[in-house]
Amino acid sequence: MDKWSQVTLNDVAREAGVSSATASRALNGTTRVRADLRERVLAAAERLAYTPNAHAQALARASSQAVGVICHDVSDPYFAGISGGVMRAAAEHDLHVIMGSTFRDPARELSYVSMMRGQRVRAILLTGSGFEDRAWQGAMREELARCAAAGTRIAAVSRHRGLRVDSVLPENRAGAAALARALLGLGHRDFAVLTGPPAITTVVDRLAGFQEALADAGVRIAPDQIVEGAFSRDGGHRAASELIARGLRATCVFASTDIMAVGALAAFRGHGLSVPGDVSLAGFDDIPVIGDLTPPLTTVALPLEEIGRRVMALALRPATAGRSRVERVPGTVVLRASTSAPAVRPLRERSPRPLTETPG
Amino acid sequence: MDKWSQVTLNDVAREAGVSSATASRALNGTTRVRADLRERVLAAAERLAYTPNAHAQALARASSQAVGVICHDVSDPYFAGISGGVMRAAAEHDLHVIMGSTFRDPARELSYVSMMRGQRVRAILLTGSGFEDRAWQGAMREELARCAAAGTRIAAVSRHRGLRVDSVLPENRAGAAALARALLGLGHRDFAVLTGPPAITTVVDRLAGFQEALADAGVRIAPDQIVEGAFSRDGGHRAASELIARGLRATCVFASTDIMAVGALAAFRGHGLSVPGDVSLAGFDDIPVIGDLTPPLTTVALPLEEIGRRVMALALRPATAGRSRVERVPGTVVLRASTSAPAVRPLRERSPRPLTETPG
DNA sequence: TGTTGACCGGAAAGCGCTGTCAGAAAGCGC
DNA sequence: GCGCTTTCTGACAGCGCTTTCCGGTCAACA
Repeated sequence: MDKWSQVTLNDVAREAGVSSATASRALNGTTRVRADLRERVLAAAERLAYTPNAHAQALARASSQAVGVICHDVSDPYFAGISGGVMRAAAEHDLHVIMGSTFRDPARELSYVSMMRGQRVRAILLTGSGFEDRAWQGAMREELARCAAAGTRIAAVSRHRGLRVDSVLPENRAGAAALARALLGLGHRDFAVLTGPPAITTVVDRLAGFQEALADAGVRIAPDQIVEGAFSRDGGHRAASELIARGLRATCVFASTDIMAVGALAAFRGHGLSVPGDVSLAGFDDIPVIGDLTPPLTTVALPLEEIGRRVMALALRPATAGRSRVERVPGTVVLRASTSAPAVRPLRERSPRPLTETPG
Repeated sequence: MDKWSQVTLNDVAREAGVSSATASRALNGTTRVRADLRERVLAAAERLAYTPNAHAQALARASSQAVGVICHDVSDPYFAGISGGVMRAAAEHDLHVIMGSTFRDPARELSYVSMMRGQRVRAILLTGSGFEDRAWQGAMREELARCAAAGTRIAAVSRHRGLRVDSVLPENRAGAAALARALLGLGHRDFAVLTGPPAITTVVDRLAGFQEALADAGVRIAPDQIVEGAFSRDGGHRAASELIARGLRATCVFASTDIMAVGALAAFRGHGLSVPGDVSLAGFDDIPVIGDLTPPLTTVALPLEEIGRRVMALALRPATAGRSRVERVPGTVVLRASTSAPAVRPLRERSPRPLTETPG
């Protein structure tokens, strides 16, 4: 009974007294069908509440109406923002999306791609960052080559080293650099960074951009002031606590992600440090709520929904031979109250080395 | 070239020197296959990077490995939380999910269901609230009946009036009531509520529960102190501003959603009102970050990820004849610093009617 | 050695749809 | 009314896979 209870095109055709071919044509409008027959078919379909079997259609047409979207974590606000754009774009193009959440497991990302290839999706959107892992990149490259051979488009958000895919590239490096310059401009010379998992390209880029801009100003971050943590509120909390445990000597802390910054803010508070009084704090992404914290967080704003929309647009554009297309999306430094000129009085925890700037 | 470049089961069979039937059996392990043949098939599949065409499989098996998930807004933290649980559960069961975001358009919800029926998904998860609209409910009921006839399971989060679906039911009413009692306990007698769109069952339930508990204590909310707004940060901001414009006479404001509460907090601040000094503020859901605001928001905590996991479990359990299954998920009142005893001095904006409680 | 049964592999029939192809019907000019 | 073109329609062959069904092999047993 399971398989027989579905209304098929044949049922509609019989009900309308035409062949299934005609019914198909009437429903899809691929060829002209005599008006009265079309009416009969449409009426029959309506009466029987016919819904075409998408699998049969996909099989016969050798293509589907689906796109695959792979992200690192659906419940992360960063992806939630991107997904919003992706879903809106999908709806506009009458596509349905198959969603995969890898929870930052590269192996799972790979298996999702192959699963989606099995689904013969029109396109696969890689909305997570790439992974800095040679072996993985190799495997992924093979997998994507198979997709390309099958005509499945690939588009990505973020840098995917060695993958040569069309992508929407948030300017993580430049954004972090701009942020660094803004913070230097506030008078800071002693920085700490809370980074994410080092295998993720976005993390690498943000850290690199930040350090480069500092280096240009002759400022270096002490290795022990760079702490690694998970991309989560609690990851940020732990990283900040670790930083404090190591001895916070910075006047300004950059968390590579807003969510981490939220955790860091809580940790600083918990340790009796005021932000920005004792230490300035900045994040990256400009996820919602971040501007409603006290103090509102300085960050680098990324137009998440637009990124989602654009990566979909990229995926829908036909493949070009040769070079892959790259659309850069700049980040905007948003200075809010969580950053200010460095405190005059050195922190207890900060080692008493001379401040080089004139205090604010 | 588009359609020919995919490796098919036949290719694998030929490569392995067996029939496609044997190849299928070897790959799926449905029947015993001589060990050496199975090896050859597996090796061939590996060599050719064979991925079965999911559409052909679904067609032949008359069932797919997909479940459909329909939510109101993917980028809303509430759904992001639920989706997290859903995606994890899906991964555990080797299912892939087709995601639909209705952006709170009932018509779109309907069309997603029918689309997913076309996809012959195993189950459809309705993770958004129901709509209080007779016509819509009728249409939805028909649609769901068709799903049931086709063996597609349906499971929902929240109340869906007149739909009789298995569901995970956050106790919105009881939770809001418990919150109300807690606030009464703090000494409040004058309340205001920022509600969401009145067509949404969750909104109705939260408001009803809140009002009931107040009524039990002989407290009534003045009609002009109930303001409707969109389910978003800005919706909350606007609603709170409107409330202030009308003349805020309450000592305590309940926003039916945490995100709205965030906006409300900002609005109060913007108007020079301190929370909880001038007015206490509470939300509902306990979305992330909410506890990291200043002050941390009082709310009713819902185990979002668990809700997601459970609705999936419900969807995977075979249908029972007769009554629909309902799993209630209690909300936990989390009192944080955004609520306190009412201020002694009456607000400028508050009309000077006598406070009935002893302050403090 | 003949017979029975267990076990396995291959041929083939679909699953529900689309698209080709050939033929029927209809329209047209003469 | 005839032959021609132009539309339309139905039969049918797949799409790639699963799953019966059937026949062949081989071990076991009489």
